[in-house]
Amino acid sequence: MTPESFIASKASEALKALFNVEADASSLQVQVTRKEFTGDFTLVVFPLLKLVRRAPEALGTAIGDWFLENVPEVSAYNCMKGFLNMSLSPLYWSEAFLGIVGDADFGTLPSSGKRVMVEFSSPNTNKPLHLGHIRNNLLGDSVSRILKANGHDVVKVTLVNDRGIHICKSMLAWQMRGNGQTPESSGKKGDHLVGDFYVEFNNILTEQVAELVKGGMSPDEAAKKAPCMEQAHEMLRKWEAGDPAVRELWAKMNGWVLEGFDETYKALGISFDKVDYEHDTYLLGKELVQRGLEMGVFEKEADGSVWCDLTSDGLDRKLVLRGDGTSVYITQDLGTAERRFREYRLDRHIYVVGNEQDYHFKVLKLILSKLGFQWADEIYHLSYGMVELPDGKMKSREGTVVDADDLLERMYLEAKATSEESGKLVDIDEAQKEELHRMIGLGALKYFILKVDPKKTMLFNPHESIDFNGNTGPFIQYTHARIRSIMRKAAERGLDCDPSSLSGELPMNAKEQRIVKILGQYPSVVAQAGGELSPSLIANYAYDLAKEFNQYYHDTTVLGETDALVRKVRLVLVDTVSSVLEKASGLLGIVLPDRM
RNA sequence: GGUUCCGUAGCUCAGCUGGAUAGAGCAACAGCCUUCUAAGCUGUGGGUCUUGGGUUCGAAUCCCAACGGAAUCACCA
Repeated sequence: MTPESFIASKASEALKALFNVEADASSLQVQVTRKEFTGDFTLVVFPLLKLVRRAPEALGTAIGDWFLENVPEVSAYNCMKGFLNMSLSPLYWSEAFLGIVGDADFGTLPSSGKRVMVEFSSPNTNKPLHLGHIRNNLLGDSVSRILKANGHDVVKVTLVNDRGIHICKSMLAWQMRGNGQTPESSGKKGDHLVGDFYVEFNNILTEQVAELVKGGMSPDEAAKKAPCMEQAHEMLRKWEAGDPAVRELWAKMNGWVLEGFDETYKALGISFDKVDYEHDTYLLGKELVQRGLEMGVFEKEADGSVWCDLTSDGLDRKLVLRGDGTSVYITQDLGTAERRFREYRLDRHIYVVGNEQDYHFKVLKLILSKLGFQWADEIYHLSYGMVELPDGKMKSREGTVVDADDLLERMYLEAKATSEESGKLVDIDEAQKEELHRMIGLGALKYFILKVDPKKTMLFNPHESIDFNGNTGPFIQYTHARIRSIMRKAAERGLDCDPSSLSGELPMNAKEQRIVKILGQYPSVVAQAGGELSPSLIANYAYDLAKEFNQYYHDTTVLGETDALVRKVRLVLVDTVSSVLEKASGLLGIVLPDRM
């Protein structure tokens, strides 16, 4: 039970005893007392004035007196205006602290028995990953970790978009101008090599269009009639027909890209439990279209195309099958969702996809529920905002993208420079240093992305965003490294920091109680983050805790403290802070080094 | 035009189901390393929470409208 709900339930008892008024504990407002007032938790008495006709101050005082008499955990109170600030006793904080220390699973909920699938990343195999994908990957990964901490059985899945006209474009350009280049021969990472030919295709297209326009054709028509466009469509038809030569080229180039992606995923510290490929799933959903027609949910036009009329729900008419019988994007999404819910017996399915697809997912859910699937309501689109650059949106065709691999490398180099400047870490070898610098660079990037509310558009300034001071991942990593350093020294000196012998009221000052209070909030932060699917709550919590610790650390002696019990309590507290920092950072996928 | 989302310090962002004098970081300025890591700590300056109404004891938060920005409304994925 949180202290807030404890006080609320006691306050409910107080109202009953004092005024014979029934007030449900959950309806009472208890909050953490603001820093500038004395007290730990505050009962807001304004809402009670309707139930008990008294002046706010008088009512607060009456309740406060009742607490002093009947609730031993409350040691003092003061009432300002309509705010009843209560201080909890040292014994209460001691017990709360030992409860946290003794709980190895602190902040992890027991199994819910629910299975949740999280789909994220879902890249196209025609170009390398960029900053937008990074936000997607980090969100999906972190949300999966948070759901796991909330006791759910989580299945991380990605759907690789490995077929379609965009894939054919890079294949065609490679055939035309590739001269047989491979990742090995060119020294390029596979995804970058293929991405270069995707860009090259657009160059070819631009040239051919210019040629046609010169010949008197309108630009719009030229864009459609350009030979390379027709060749690309021809290639797609051959692919669908299973043409061996096209399939072979496709398999080869996709292999290059996927190898490149694996490297990037590894560098990001991200993995999947299951990988779906679009070439396996793109035909799914056609049976559902048939079923929908029989149910009268869909209607067939004269040309054979099939539509779902959503106008009565305030949306448009939506195509679900083309006139030639081939499927569109939503067709396979319908089929994939149906298959996943059936095969995995999912309780919930979360799609981490950018907000440009809000409409698509609204339609998807609506059609599924029209098809009679109960679970349609359990589909949740975790919609996140775009990442913008100072000069506007990222556009892959114009080359104004922040490449994921480049960015990771820059973060690493920056961390290395900062680290070397600080002049610490002279005693460890180069390989360990490199690992550490990657850890810090990655921590900075992950924190920077995840601290922002997912639904908001965020701005990334390549020159200013790489920061290791202040509200950043490295600040949290640094705080942890400091604590590990203290604990190492304590061990060297043979100081006692075994919590198991502690009990009863411990010597803790106000700042230490404050830290315990913050530690105690961790489980509810995890629960809330799980409910809202928002890693930013965790990130900001971890920062607050680290900040609080640094302030405490600044004017407190731990190792040099002469009173053995006080020193031991401090050591245990400090150690506990680092373990909660580790848990919280773990939910963000941020690794905390022992030294830096 | 319809729908959805966003608008908080010069900049990047917090601000939980309405609560006390709206918070951090960056940037600027002034201090603090012989003692457990200065990637830190302390202090100063910086705000009509886009605007206007409404709801009530009380609004950055909820409702309506306006303005500004973004996304989307494809036989693309």
